[in-house]
Amino acid sequence: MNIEHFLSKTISAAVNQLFTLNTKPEDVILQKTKKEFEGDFTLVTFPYIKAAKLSPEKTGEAIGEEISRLNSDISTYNVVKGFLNISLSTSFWLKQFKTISADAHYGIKPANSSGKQIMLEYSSPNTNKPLHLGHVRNNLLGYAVASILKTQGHDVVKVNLVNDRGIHICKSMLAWKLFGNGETPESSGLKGDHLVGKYYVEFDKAYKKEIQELTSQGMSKENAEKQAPLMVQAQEMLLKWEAGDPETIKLWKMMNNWVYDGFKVSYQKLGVEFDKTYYESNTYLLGKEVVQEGLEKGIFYKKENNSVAIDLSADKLDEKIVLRSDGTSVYITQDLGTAIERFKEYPKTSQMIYTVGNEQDYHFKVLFKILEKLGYDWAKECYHLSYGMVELPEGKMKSREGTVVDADDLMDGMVEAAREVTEASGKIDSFSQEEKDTLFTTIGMGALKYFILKVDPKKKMLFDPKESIDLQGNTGPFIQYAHARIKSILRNYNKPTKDLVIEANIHLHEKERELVKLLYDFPKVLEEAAKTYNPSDVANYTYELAKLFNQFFSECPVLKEENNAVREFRIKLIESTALVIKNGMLSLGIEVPERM
RNA sequence: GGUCCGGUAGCUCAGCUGGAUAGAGCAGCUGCCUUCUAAGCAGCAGGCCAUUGGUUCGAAUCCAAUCCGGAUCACCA
Repeated sequence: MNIEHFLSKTISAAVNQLFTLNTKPEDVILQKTKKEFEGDFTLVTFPYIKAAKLSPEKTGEAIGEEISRLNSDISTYNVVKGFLNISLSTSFWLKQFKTISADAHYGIKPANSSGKQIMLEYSSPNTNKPLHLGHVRNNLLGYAVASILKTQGHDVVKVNLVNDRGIHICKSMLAWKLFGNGETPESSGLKGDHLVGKYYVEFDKAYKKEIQELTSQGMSKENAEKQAPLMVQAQEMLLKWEAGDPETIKLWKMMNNWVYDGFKVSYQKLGVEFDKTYYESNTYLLGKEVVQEGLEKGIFYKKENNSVAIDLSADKLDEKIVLRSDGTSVYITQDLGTAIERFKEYPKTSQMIYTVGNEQDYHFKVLFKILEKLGYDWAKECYHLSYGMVELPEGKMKSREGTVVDADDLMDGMVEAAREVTEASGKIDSFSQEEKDTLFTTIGMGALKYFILKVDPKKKMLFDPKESIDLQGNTGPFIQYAHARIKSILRNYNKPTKDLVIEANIHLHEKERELVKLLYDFPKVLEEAAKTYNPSDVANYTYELAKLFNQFFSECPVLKEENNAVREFRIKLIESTALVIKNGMLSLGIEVPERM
C-alpha cells in the first residue's frame, strides 16, 4: 500500500508513453504537496521539459491528463509553474484509513519478527560520581533507539558496561578514606552515588591545593601533577586493587555498592533498563589474546620498546598502540576483547551499537577498523551512535569542578514543575494522591525526555538551567495533552468503537484529510528513524500530529457532529490518532496519560 | 598543524538524497473558554540560511576556499 510507489509507476508509464522516454518508477521524484497549494503529491516537471519539448506548464498539463486517464484514484490535478500537484480521491484516502484504523498495531512490527538480533550498549557510567545531564542524554537516546529498533521487529539486547575500576574510582576511595570519617549514605542521608561523587570533588580540591603548593616551591606543573602526594597515593591504591589487596577490594566493593544503589533509583526514574550489565572489572583484561592473534596474522607489530601497535595511516587513522610496553591493556584492547566476547556470547547478534559521545568518534573508527582487519565480518555492522555534548551557557560541564546539572535534581525539578502547573489547572482534583503522583512524573519526565530527544543526536545541544524546560508549545506535555484530550472524548462517547463503519462517500474536512495523510506516514517515519538511529524524527513527527489534531479539535466537533457517518468517522480518526501518538511516544520511552 | 563535526529569527531547534513565498516553539504584541480538556486555537511582528566563488533551468541544501565555534589526533578512559 505504498502510495508513492504506485503513483511513481503511473507517472513513469505516462512520461514514457508521452515523451518516448525510458524512465523507471524509482527515478520519479515525488514530494508531498506544500500546504499552500491544493494537492497530495507534487511532481516537479523540469526534468521532463527537454524531452517533452514543451513549456513546464504544458508538460505538467500533459502528464496530469495522462495519469488521470491511467489511474482512477487520481481525482484532480493542477499545474503551478513547473509543479504538477496531484490529488488522490477522497474515497482512496478513506480506503487507506480503513486499513490503518483496523490495525491495532499500526506501524509496529511484531516482536522479533525480523529475525535480526542487535546488541545496543548505552549508559555505561563511571562509578565515581552521580549521573548528570550528559548521561541523561546518553540514557534517553540509547533507550529510545532500542525501542525504535524494536518497532521494526528486531530483537534488541540492551547492555550496560559499567566502568567500575580505574584511577578515578581510587580518587573517590582515597578521599573518603582520608576525609570521610566513616560517612555512609545512612549517616549522611545522601544518595550513595552523590556521597561518592562528593569525595571525588573533595579529592580534586585537595589535589589542586597540593599542586599549587608544589608549583609555588618551584616545581613544574607537569611534575607537580605527577608527584602530588594524593596522586601518588591514588596510584598506589590502584596497584593494590589490581593485586587484589583485601582491604582495598573491600572498600571498593562497599563504595561501588553505594553507587549502584543510587544508580538504581536514577535509572528507574529515567525509565531505562538493561538486559545485561557488564563490569569493566571483569572485562578489562580481555583482548590480550586478540593482540596475540593480530601479531600472528601480521596485522599488529611489536615496537622496539615491546609495545604493540597497528599502523592505520593508510586509512587516515595514524598509528595506534594496542598493548603497552609493560604488557598491560589500553582502553581499545579491552574494547576489542569485549566486542569479540559479546559476539561469542550472543551468536545470533549481527550488529553492535555503541551509544557514546562524539568525543570518541576517533576511538570507534579505530576500533571498527581493527576488528575489520582482524577479519570479523560483523565489524562493518558495528555502529557508533555518536551524540553531541550537552553544554551549559558557560560551556562544557565538568564533574570535578562541580559545574554539572545533576540528573536527580533535574528530574525532581521537572516533576515538581509539572505538579505546580497541573494542580493549578484544577483538572485532576478527583484523582487519588497516587494517581496524581504518577501523572506528575509522567508529565515532568515527558517534558525532559522530549526536550532532549527532539534534537538531532549528532548535534550538540544547549541547556540553560536558569530557563526551565517549557511545558507549552513544542514540548512533551503538548503531545501528551493531545492524547489526553482524545481519550477524554472517547470516554464521553462511552461505547465500543470496533463496529463503527467508515463510509466511503463522506466529505472530508481539510484537517481530516491532513490527519489521514499524516497517519499514513507513521510506519515510514519509524522505519526511517530506525535506519538512521534518529529518535528526533519520531519526536518531530509526533509533535506535528499532535498539533494537527489540536487544529482539527478546534474546527471539527466529534460527538456533537450531527451527521452519523461523519461523527463515526471522526471517532475512528481520533482513535487512530491517539494510538499513533501513544506508540510514537512509547518508542521514545515517553508515557502518555489518559487524563491530564 | 592534520582529521572530524557544527554555524538558519533575540533564544532553542526543524528543513540539508537540490525544487514553489525558508518553518516550528519560546520570548513580545492582538483576539478566542455558558459549546467534546485554553498545557489549546487563530493572528501580528521577527531572516543578506557565517562569508565569497562555483555547478545548475533552480542552492539553506551539492563542491571549493575563507572566517568563527567545538571535538579529536595518549603506552588516559
